[in-house]
Amino acid sequence: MARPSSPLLSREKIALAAIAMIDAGEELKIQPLAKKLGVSLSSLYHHVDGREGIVHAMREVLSREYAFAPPPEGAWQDTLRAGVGALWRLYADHPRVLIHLLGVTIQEPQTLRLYESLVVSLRRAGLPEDEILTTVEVLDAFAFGIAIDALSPTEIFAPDTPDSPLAGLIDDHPTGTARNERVYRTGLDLIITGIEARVR
Amino acid sequence: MARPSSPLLSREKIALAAIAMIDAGEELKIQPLAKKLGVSLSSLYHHVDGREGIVHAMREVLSREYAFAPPPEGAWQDTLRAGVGALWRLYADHPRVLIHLLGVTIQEPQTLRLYESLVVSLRRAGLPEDEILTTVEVLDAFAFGIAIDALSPTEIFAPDTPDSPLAGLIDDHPTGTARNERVYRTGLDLIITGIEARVR
DNA sequence: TCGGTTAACCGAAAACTTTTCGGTTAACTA
DNA sequence: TAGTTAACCGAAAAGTTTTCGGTTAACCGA
Repeated sequence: MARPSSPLLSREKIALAAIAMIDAGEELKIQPLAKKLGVSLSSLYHHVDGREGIVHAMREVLSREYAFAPPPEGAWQDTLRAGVGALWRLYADHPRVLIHLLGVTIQEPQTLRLYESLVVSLRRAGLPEDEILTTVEVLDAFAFGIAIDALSPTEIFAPDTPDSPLAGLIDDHPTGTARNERVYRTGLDLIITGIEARVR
Repeated sequence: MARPSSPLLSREKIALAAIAMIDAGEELKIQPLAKKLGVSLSSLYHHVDGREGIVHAMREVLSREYAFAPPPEGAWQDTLRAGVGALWRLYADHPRVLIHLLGVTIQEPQTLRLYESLVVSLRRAGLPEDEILTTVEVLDAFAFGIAIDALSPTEIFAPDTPDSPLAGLIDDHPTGTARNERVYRTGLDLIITGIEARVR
């Protein structure tokens, strides 16, 4: 095939296919990616700069997809929850992709707006100026950690003795998404309570 | 060279070299790893089962290296801090290695002991039984998230406008290890405060 | 509208990695 | 002490990514 009347590929199509591939737990490999897109593998190189370029494209797509709309005014706890929640959704929906994106400076305007809304909430809460950014990072790392936690196998703990303090607790502990959501909510509640105590 | 009088390699030597390599920010590649160990690359295959095997070896080495000695009795806050701290040290010392180890069930006895000590601390704190395991996972995800956060570039936020709420805060914010330690301590304090409020 | 340039595709070759295999010699063991 | 196993090597094989030359359609300026 020569040049088609309308392009078969685009940065975005490639990124979406790559994200789907990684979300499905597969490795990011160019050959299968091309196959899934129904093109020859060398065609990909006309749109993205190799593997590395695909990672950049994924970041672009995700930061656009998870643009944050700050909520109407309300208690600082509620706007904080909304902001952290948006972050967590992004992280939790694509934890495997996230791992490819580590160590990259945040400069997408949409994402910056999100962090700024956290700053505003914490300032309204009355947190001292020199603790605000650190607390934002706590919330970010927390959301990130919980999302990665979702990659854990169903059996996180495999106690070696039946009388382990862990053994009894595991039985009526939820698993999968339910467990993950619960850990998220519990943790966020603890942190917000901590902040409330701090500003009191 | 034929078989040497005393072996040049061992699982542990290979794992340590691999950990050093990954900690240094390089990719885990067999050829350079063999070179660093001063052997031919095919020799590695006599000790570990390929790349995958090297990952297993790294996990063995790390779980041995970070064995946890529970502290003498004290306030639950102190034993909790000790436990989470041990976890965080492991994570924070080798965040890049950790990424290779994701999604693996914890079954090393040393590591299980650590989680059990967290359970004991929280039970002593008076936390309801059905919240203990979730809270352990909150603490674990938090420590993990902060450690991964250490991989962020020095410039985490690159605000696009000078009047961004982030701009002013960034100037007197620490960077590198200092920043990471501070985020860890701040976050742990918030969570512990949250737990104290919960059990009150 | 015509001609030159660029864009999008393909197949095949090149480059790079990991893994396997056959061969050599030392250490271990019965 | 003879047979088997272990540890090494070089080279070939297998698997992936990247580049390159060729073909044709779309785009754009005169």
